[in-house]
Amino acid sequence: MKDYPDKMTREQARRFGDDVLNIVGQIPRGRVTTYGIIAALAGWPSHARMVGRTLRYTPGAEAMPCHRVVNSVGRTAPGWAFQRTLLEREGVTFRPNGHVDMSRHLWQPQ
DNA sequence: TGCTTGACAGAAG
DNA sequence: CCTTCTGCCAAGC
Repeated sequence: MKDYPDKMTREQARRFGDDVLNIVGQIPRGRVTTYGIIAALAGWPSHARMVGRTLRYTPGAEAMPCHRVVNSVGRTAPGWAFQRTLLEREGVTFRPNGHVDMSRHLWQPQ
């Protein structure tokens, strides 16, 4: 029972990238969302990892509030400690274990 | 063509 | 809460 889409075509991958950036741009200040949620909103639920790759390697992603994207348990991106500072600046609180307090800041569109 | 790498997710212990 | 493992899938080599 295949419950995920087939492999992306070049065109679909391009559109996926655009959608990811558009969605990231909609995350409100002081809120965060996850790679999985973004992938699902873009129409490819099983591509959470590709969302991360897009943000990491797409030129121009730095101009987006990509620091508001964390993994499903609120962990910040590996190798980017400054992300925490950026989030704290806009009021995002962290738990003792170093994860974002998701119950308080998780955002998802209607 | 086949194996390895990840800004991931979720379950198990 | 943390570690480990499995599933996932485009990219790199």
